[in-house]
Amino acid sequence: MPPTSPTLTAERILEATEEVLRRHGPAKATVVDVARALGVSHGSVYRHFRTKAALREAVTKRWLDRTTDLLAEIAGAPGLDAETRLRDWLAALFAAKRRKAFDDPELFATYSVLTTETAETVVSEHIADLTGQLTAIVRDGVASGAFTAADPSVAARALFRATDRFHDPHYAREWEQPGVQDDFDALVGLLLRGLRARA
Amino acid sequence: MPPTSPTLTAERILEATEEVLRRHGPAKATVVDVARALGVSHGSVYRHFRTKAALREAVTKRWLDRTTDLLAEIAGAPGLDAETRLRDWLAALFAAKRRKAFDDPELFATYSVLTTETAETVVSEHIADLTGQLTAIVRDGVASGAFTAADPSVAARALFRATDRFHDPHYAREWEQPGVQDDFDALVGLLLRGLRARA
DNA sequence: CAGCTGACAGATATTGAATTCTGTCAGCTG
DNA sequence: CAGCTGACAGAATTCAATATCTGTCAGCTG
Repeated sequence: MPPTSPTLTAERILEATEEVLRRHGPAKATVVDVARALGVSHGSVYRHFRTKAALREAVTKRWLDRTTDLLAEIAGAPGLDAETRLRDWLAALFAAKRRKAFDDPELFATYSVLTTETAETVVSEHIADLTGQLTAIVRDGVASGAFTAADPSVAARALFRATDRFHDPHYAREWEQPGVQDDFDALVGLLLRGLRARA
Repeated sequence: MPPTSPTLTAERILEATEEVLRRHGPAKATVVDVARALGVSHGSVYRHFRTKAALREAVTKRWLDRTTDLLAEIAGAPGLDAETRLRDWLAALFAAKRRKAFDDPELFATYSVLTTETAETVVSEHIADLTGQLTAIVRDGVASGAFTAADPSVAARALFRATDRFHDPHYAREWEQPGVQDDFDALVGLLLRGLRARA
């Protein structure tokens, strides 16, 4: 049962934790389960993570960072005008969240729980990362004369807030309803109209 | 203890229910409590409301309608241009929710629970009412040449969605943080810019 | 006889005793 | 001696027995 043991590393613990969470769900996943999956005693897990909460936080961060990295590519895409990048970025964020929620509802529910329990540190950093990417796009747009915005970072926050419904897990159950894509397109259209510089 | 009994009416039951909910909270408020507060047997309550869920739904509707009525006055205010009414309306919605959340946190939490449990019927009607008011304002703006919008009702939905963060109870805990008013103003500014007709 | 009561069956919630889990640490092992 | 183990205390969770609540209805009352 216990798999081969090529030295116990934080990374291997995180992988095992993700697997245990997927199997048992957030309510029943225990540190002992994680240790068992790795073929070690649970004391060893505590050598790498001071508390169970810290372990869950690290796993959550990993998960959120995967989305951040994906979007960073779009934010920094070369040769595209700011408006296209902004549209693509917002669409990619929505698509990524929707895909996660649809493809593996159990795991998505698990991470929804994790993000509410770790709210303060990890999630707000994640949001800061994302609005940072948005700020870069808006700033480019202002520089190229495509957008008007007194303060790009303020505009970026406003964009992120305005689209909450399309990326906050709290609204996930609405993402499968018929008209969502139209609602999303209408909102993005309105926001871009507000951002565009006047002729 | 039992108060004077001037015939048992649905309205009196709703008042008593609200009081019981305020006292005991949503988890512990029972139909028997409501009956006791009215000095009747709980069987009598079931004469007016088929189930406990129906009673809670009716109380929730009452609560939501109070906000709807308040905003209807602004939506229909005579002699004000559409942009001012739209600004006022959105500000009034945010202010009303924030006031409720701040003045009586327990009751607000109670109704937050009620709205999630009765989600489908009552709440979606409430949202339909509100976006209906928004649609009327946008339509007026289009008619007067102040706004551009292919379909006012689509624009109204987008406006309502975009401002979710400032009226959905789910975000209530963020309404007391320092920068919220600025965030709100920035978002409304961006949305109005998007709505305004070009010169 | 319209409106109310209160006893009742089944569903739901509460309680506390027993189990399981978290986090520590003295000592084992390679 | 760095890294791991496993027994342990206190915290948290489960589970089953017990109590309370919901919804009904036959019959009482004004």
